[in-house]
Amino acid sequence: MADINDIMWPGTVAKAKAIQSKLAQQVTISQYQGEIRVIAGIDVAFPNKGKTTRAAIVLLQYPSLNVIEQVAYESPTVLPYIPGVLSFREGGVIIKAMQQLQNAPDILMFDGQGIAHPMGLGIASHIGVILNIPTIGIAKSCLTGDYNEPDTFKGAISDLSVRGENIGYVVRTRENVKPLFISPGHRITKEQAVSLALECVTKFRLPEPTRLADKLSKSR
DNA sequence: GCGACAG
DNA sequence: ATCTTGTCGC
Repeated sequence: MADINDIMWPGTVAKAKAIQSKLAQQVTISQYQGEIRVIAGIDVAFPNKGKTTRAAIVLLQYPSLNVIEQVAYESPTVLPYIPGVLSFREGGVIIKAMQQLQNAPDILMFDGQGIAHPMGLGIASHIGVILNIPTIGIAKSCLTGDYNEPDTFKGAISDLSVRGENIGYVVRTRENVKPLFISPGHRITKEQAVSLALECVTKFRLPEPTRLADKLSKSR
């Protein structure tokens, strides 16, 4: 079983990858069951020249998208950005922020990858397995995988594949803006991940949960 | 060896 | 991602 310790930096990239491969086996990609009442948007900022790590979580009612709660938690930065092991840099504060919530979200939406990751464990999957909660990865750029640029109209979509297997989608959420790379994190399908993300898009490129969390993480 | 590389 | 002010455009 995964536990909180699996988000702590083990010291080396090699050890981090060992933890990722272990947790990746616990990732479940299946149909999400039941109603969705509350969605959480999560993002992390690094103010004070990167010396501080601040996680922000915004809870929105679904499908109204009304904000019902917001929390921010910060502590000293523990690790620099290293492609592939991002979750060890941001995961700790995210877990702490999650513990501050008064309401329990049904699904978590992350600013980063789900299973569209070299080890199959982007930050959305990593946190999803540790907390055993459904998660979706919504990245602003590609980390790994092959795809064709989707058409320029809003709603245009194309497959994101790894070694020939479709593991997520490249989605245009607004006309003529860079597409988003959406993949399931845990306990949800890639189709549901995209549908839910699109249903949370209003007039901006990012879905409301992630957009508001990004804004909160950078606010002062 | 070379290029790519979430935030 | 962060450091930064005003500014062009829908």
